[in-house]
Parts: sequence; structure tokens; C-alpha cells
Amino acid sequence: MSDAAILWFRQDLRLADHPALAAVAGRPILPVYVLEDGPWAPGGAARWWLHHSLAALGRDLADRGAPLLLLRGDPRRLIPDLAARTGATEIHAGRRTEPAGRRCDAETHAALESAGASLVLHRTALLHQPHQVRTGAGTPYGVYTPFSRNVFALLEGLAPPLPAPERITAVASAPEGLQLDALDLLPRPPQPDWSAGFGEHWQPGEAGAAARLAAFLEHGLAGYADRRNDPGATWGTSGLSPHLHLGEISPRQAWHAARETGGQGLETFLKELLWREFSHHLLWHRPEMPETPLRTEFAGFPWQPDAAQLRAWQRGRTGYPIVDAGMRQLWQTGWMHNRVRMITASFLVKHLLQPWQAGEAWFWDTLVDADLAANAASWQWVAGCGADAAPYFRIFNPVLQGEKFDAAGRYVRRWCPELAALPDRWIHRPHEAPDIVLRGAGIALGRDYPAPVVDLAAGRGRALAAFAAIKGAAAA
DNA sequence: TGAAATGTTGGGGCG
DNA sequence: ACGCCCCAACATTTC
Repeated sequence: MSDAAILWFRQDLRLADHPALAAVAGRPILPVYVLEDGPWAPGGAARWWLHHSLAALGRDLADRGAPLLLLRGDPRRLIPDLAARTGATEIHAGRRTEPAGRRCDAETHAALESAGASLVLHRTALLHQPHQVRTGAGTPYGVYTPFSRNVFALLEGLAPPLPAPERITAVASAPEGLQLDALDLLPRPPQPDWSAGFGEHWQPGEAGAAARLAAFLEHGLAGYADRRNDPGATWGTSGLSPHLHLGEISPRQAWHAARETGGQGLETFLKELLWREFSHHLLWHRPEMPETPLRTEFAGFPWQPDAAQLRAWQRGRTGYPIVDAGMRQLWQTGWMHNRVRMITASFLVKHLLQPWQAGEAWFWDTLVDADLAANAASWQWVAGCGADAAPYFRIFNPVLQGEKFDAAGRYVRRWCPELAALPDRWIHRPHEAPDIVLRGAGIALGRDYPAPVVDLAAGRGRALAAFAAIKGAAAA
């Protein structure tokens, strides 16, 4: 029997602070990544990121002596097969929260066991353990505030991050690894490829993640509480979401580094990390969350699917500048500011009455940080059908939100440059601007910038009526 | 991690 | 000086 082990990378594409990697320290290992198909396989923008992240991990692993093996297919067959070929009896990996991943892991483990091997899971992606954290009543959490209070207390004893191993010994009989000149297995860019410009904004991979965290701690953390809601601010947010999603940096590294830096914005930042935990907690206990409203009365909600309305939203042509700026930032960079995600999502679901799943699907395809748990939980929160959701009648007015959070129009002018010459007074409401102002700014509505796709008051009224229609339907 | 409608208050113009 | 009206400004309620 060999003491060789397989290290199966999933959403933990790093070498530092990797408990599964640490668990096999000193043993010959075969690092492997499996590209899996399935209903929630990575979308277009996420595939761009994954491509570069795997290439970076492959380089780092090769440098340390154990090239990454990249496979495509069904792990329930591939992993036991690899175990047999290498003689490994232990396969180490990070625990997953996605329903398909959990099912796959359970079945892979069963297949391994019948061959005398096992799949050993570690906490690599989260700060808390969804299967262990419970309310006083023994039930899973459904409300953020008590959840965060409990987890905050638990994390007082959080162990420090683990160092990256300096050398990794490869198994003797390793199949051919990932070659940088043979990248054809790597995820393909989307077709048509809108991801060409993403590289100007992001550096996927563990080194890029570490650089991003360091820069945020230096420039962003102190002012985080004040600036995180200003979408035009320079260091308003951490920009860590895509790095965290693929585990190029662990939440534990971010948690400890932020606490060591300390200062004004610390609590706010830690709370945001816990929102990520909460989403995964919800998905663990409510695996239907990506497809089905958590509040059952929403099953009969009178959505009004409309391809043209959805299209206008997707392409940033709704006629409401803060919405259009957000959707264009998403398209051009693979990312959107959190405040603007809420505004655009609310607009789609409430003013346009499009099903939240349509927005969820678009974000899934276009966000580089698309995360099944966070995406589903957030859309349900906005739509009002989530466990801890905003009341349905809480409807964001995109004009007022724009004026409140982007008062100087910095964000709108950046992503909707055709509006740049409008004075601040009208930058969030071009449809109300006097003709002379529009002419002065060189804008003809309907030609240079769209007229509104919906009247805000009418859209609001329609949304409230739709909500009233399902009110009290739960008992039926 | 709302917005709009409605209600209340108080200063100031005015007869 | 006084009552009346207007209407910000703020508070409350309703969706």
C-alpha cells in the first residue's frame, strides 16, 4: 500500500492556508482539478476567470514539483480511477456547499469506499461549518443578524492561516500534468467572447488575490464603512469576490489580515465576509434555493416575462442611468458594485416584473465572481422571497438611489459616457431634463440614450399590485 | 441594505 | 396684534 494521496482542488485554487494540502504534507501527492458539467457549471465570465486561475495554479504547483493534472468529465468515475492508478487510498478536498457538488462527493466517496479508499473533506472555503452551526433551537439560521452574532463569537477562536508548502512531492506514477502549451482542456472563453477586456481589471490567481488584499488593506479598509456604498469611489470595495469565490485566497486569510490592520472599516468588512458565509449556510440547508423561492407563497407570483424588457436590462438600455451604468460595468468588466447590484436587481424584478431567476441566470453568466450561494440568496433577498428578505414593498427608485449614492454622477459618467455632459442636476434623470439642457449636452433621447423602458410610478404600482395578488396565498 | 402618502408643526406674509 | 393661509421641514403611516 502506498502513502500517496490525491489532492482534489475545487473552489480552493491556492497553496497557502489550504487545510487539505496541509493534511497531506510530506506525502507524495497528485494534484488534480476536474472540469465538471452540470446545470450550474460556470458561466461565461467565470470560465474566463477559471481559465486563468487554473493556469496560475498549474504554474505554482509545477514550480513546487507537482504538476496539476487537469481532467474533464464525471468525478464519480474519474477520481476512483485515478486512485486505482496511483495506489492512493486517500483523496483530500475542500467541502462544497452546492447541491450537485455535495451529491457528487457523496457518490464519489461511496465508489471509493468499495475500493478501500476514501474522500476526506476539509474546511477550505468557509469560515463556519454549515452542518455544525445551529440556532439555540437546533435549527439552521434563516436570519442574518443572529447568524452573524453566533458566528462572530465562534470566530474568536479562529486559527491563524497556514503557510504554503515550499515543496510538494509528486506521486511516482503521475499521469501527464497540465502543460502550459497544452491548455486546450482549460475552460473556453464565452462565445461571442465579451471577456477580452477583463484582463485590464483583474489578475486571477493566488498572487493576484494576495496583491488585491494587500492593496485594499492599505487604501480601502480605513474608509470602507463610508465608501463601500459609493460606486464611483476608487477604493470603496475590496474587489476580493472573484478571488474568494475560487478560493485563490481563503476567507480566513482575509479575516485575519483585516483584523491585524484594524481601524474604522473593520467591522463592516468582517460583516460582509459573514454575508458570504450566511449565503452558503442557506444553500446548505435549502438546496432548492437557486431555483425555487424560499417563501412558498411566491410560487404563484404573477411575473410578466418579456424578452424585450429583459434584453434592455441586460444591455444597459433601460433609460435609467444608474441601472444602465451598472449593467454596462458588468458587461465590460465582469463585475458590478454591490450597491448597484441591488438597484439593478430591484429594477428588473419590481419595475419590470421579470422573474428573479432571469436576473440570476444573467448574473451567473456575466459575473466573474458568480457564486451559486451568494447569487441565489441575493436575488431571493431582492425579490422578497428569501428567508431573510427585504419586504416586497421595499422598492428602490433608481433615480433617488442614483442621486443618493452617486450624487456627483461619477459612476454614471464613467459607464454611460454619452451622458457625461449632463449637469449633476439631471445626470440621474435625463428623461426629465428640459430640452435645452439635453441639446446643450448633445443628447437626443431615443437616439443617443434610450427613453425609459417603464414609467417608475406605473412600474411601482404594478409591482405592488402583483404582490398584493399573492398576499395570504401561503395558506391556500 | 426604501419610497410615497399623509399628518403635524411652526415661521412668516398678509389683510 | 391677530387670525388666516401657505408651505417648508420634519415625523408618521402605508405600501
